[in-house]
Amino acid sequence: MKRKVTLKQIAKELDVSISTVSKSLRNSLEISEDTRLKVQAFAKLYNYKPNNIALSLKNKKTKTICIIIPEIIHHFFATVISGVEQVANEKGYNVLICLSDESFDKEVINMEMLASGSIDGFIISLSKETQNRKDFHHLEEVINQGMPIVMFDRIANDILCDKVIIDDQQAALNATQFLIDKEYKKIGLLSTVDYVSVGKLRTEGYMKALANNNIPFKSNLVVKIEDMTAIEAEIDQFLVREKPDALFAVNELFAVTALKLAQKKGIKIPEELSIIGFTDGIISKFSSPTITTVSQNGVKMGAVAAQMLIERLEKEEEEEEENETYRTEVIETELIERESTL
Amino acid sequence: MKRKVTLKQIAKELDVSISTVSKSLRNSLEISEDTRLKVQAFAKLYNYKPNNIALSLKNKKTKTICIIIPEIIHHFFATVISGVEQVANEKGYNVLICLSDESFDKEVINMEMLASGSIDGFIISLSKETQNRKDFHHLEEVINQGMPIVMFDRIANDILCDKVIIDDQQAALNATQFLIDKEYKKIGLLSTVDYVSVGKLRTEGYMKALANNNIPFKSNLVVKIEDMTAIEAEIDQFLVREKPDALFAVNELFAVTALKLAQKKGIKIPEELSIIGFTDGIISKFSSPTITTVSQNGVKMGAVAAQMLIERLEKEEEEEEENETYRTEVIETELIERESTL
DNA sequence: CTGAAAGCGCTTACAG
DNA sequence: CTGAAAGCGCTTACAG
Repeated sequence: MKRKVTLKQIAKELDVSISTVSKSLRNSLEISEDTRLKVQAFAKLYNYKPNNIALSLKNKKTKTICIIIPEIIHHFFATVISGVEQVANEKGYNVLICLSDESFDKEVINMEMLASGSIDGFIISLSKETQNRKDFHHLEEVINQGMPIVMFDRIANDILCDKVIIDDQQAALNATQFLIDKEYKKIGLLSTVDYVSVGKLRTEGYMKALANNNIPFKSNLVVKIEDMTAIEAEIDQFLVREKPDALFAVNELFAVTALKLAQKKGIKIPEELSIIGFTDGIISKFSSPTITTVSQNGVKMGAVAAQMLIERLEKEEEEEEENETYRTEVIETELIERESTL
Repeated sequence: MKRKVTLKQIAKELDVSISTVSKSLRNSLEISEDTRLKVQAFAKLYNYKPNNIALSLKNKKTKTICIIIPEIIHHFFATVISGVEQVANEKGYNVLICLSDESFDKEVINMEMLASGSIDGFIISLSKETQNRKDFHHLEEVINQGMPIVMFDRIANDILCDKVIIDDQQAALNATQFLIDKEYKKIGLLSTVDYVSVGKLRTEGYMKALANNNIPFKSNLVVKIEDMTAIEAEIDQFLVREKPDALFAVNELFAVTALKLAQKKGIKIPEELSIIGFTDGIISKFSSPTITTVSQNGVKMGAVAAQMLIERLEKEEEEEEENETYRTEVIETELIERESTL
């Protein structure tokens, strides 16, 4: 079992100094062509690859970025990762993916662990628990330490850093307006509890759309689901109690759950109940009927986030400027009409 | 903007040597309690965290493992990642996730990049292209270099390393037998091209089930789909041409596609056509009707793979034994009955 | 043209 | 009890 070969070994074999080997391999003109070629041939033969860890220590950068997401099961986050990967790989960066599992503690542990030299910067979407506690000290620490962060989707407004979001409120407003235009009278909202930033914004969009059309807001038409295990029960009761003729759900899981429960009751979709979801995921595409949805364009979000992070990373090198200005990019959304609406 | 504090800085501030600081922080008994506490207090104040990169260089290990998957959109791979994450985090390892995008080149580049010191070991499921070319030199190189690899799901038999698989053939046999027991006469198979190892094995299981029951195998009842963009067209033609009364699909995408195309033609499911898929993903759970499927237990596969890798990593330290023996773990599957079969 | 030395941040065997 | 030195694998300014 041959171990990894190092500069030192090559130097010894060839009876030259480590410096000479290093320079030869980097094609330095300082070294005579003769030695250079000899070293290069030898290195190739032994399949020499510089040790990344040593390089990182030397250069003070790792060419690795980390994306922290709440969970991987949501198709949306998978698409964001794709976007990040594409851009990062193109620019020669590795991508480390961490799951916070919606847990504040796991988020903190992961960040602290990696902030200690392993990576150059973070892309993160906050866990529910973090949004609930509003405790962002781990983010602040990392930023103070000089490591850039880009937040996406589930962000914290108060933290100064680059951000990539969609206009959640506007998107929800548009979806709701779409239903209003179809003259539905009882438009229900399936949302999350308010501490999830995007849930809150989407709820606001829904309310704004109603207000714009002088439709009185009725709180009994809104379900705020906290406990994921109780989704079915809550939505089921809601359907029975309110008999809505249209529904706007803030994610695709809620949308499809409502769809299936309604079908079970013999409610025809979209004839008797129209449904719009959020997130253009695999569920919306493959349910029967397919679900009309607000597309979040996760790939683009990821790509833009990676772009912003890497730009900042590479800029830092040149000018260590103190007047940091942060940008917030808003990615456009679109309503994809499918079979669950008329 | 305070930069990361190092041992050197602490040593200077406190006017002691770097060694003393290092030992104090590691609670060495060599150091007087007095100095120890002083150093520790100071380190805490300045929020000192040892630099992981330096530690890695010193220790020759990174406490990071990498999982390479063909793509992240398939729910199955997402579940495997969850399993890996859980076990790895528990044991103090970071997980790096790389996407090969089903491309041989990306797989090679990713591996070479990371094999150079960034990580301690790999968990990998091969890209289609790699399986097609049967070129595994990158895997062999990494293994020769002394870095352990665990392969899962899409494996290469000839490569000597630990493996985690399901019994694809048996699982397919069971699923087919299930349909035979229901006395279906024209059981179709939706499979991939043969170079995808799991596709081939599942096809063999299907054939074996037929043989076991003395049912003649008819090649026109089998569709081998290569081009993902032509899925719909191929399945559509097949349904029209063969009018099967039952279908076994080797993944959930094929299953749901068949289901939707059949519905469009007014074929009732499961009354006129029963469908069984493979992979207990989100699609099978949320389609209407929900799809009966072979569950692959991705979380377990990931957990076992991580377990095997870390075990080997930690064993290596103790005994540098040469008589390597590799294990292949077979994870059990089960048939989850849902609405798409009677 | 070549090489010795310093340095990235850490640990640890060894001397005192 | 404390610290100087060597070393992990590399790069590069500097001497020769």
